Amino acid sequence: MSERESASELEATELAKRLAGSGLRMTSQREAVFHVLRAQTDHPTADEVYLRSKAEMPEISMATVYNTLDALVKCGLVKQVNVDRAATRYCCNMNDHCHFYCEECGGVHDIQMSGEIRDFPLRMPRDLSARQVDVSIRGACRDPEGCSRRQAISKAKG
Amino acid sequence: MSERESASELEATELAKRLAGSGLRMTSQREAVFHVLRAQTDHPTADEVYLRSKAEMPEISMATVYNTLDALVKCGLVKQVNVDRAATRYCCNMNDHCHFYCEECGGVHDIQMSGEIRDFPLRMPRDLSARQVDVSIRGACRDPEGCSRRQAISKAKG
DNA sequence: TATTTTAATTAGAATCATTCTAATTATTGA
DNA sequence: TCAATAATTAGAATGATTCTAATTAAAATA
Repeated sequence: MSERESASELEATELAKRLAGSGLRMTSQREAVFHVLRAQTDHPTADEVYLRSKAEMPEISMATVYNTLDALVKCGLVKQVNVDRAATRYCCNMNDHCHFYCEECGGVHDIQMSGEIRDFPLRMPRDLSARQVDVSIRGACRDPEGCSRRQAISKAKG
Repeated sequence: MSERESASELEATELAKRLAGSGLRMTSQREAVFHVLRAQTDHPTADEVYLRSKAEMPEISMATVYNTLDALVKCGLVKQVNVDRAATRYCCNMNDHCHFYCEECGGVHDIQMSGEIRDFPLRMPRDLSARQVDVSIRGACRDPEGCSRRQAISKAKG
């Protein structure tokens, strides 16, 4: 083994540390799910995460995917992205950013903010205290037909 | 009948106009649902709207409540508010505002903005065009126990 | 190391919000 | 009034998520 850790070793070490910080254990299932989320930044649904994780680990169950996603959210490695009435999506970009939902192609994309969301002038009543502010944008690609971001809407289940 | 219309007559007239504008008909069910939404600004779920509408109109069905809520959204009289994984909530305050979700009491409250949301500095890619920007805030009441905004979480179905 | 405790995983059932379906009723327009 | 269209209804179907009970794995302790 070389002196330097590989990217996935770093990833696993970081994951184990974060899980421990929330009193949670490191497991191979959690590593697989986290790896799936890091591999593609397309904000997959729980079901998509399940299908992709099965490729790495065929015995993994849907219940474990949900448990793991909750665990990752709990220890601050993943954010939930809620779009309308559709299935919750998951994002592992923890930088300050917001989400764009394309009503034509169904994709969810990260949008950078050039200011701090905290600076937006809100009239907060004194008896409420904010923990988190989310900005979500809905719209469309300029060329929905030829959209490179288009999501495969229907996927065969395995 | 007096020369001036009552508040509910105005409401019904306005509703009929808006529905017509989207090619939809005015019906007594739609009036009842709209009235329910106007009566309390607590962002009820579809199920809560159903229960309250039944008080005015016992034969109304859940399917009609959903259809009507969709119709009201379509003609711009009502907004959907999505909070986490929970049931969609409905809001008939169409002024520019955002939503505060209290993680302790479960309530959703309107927050005024003192600036235009459009002015928030976002780095929008050229191939995406925004139709709507939503800001949602999560947090807690300063006094969750004695919170006057607390939602009745569990309600008996009738 | 063996034992005990605790946490995580699993398959599948259950739940809940929402949508769909097919039959019926109401409304509009000719 | 009649035909065409839209809305309503009850209930079934769907889809995402959560729960349950049994099993397995990991950590803590003896």
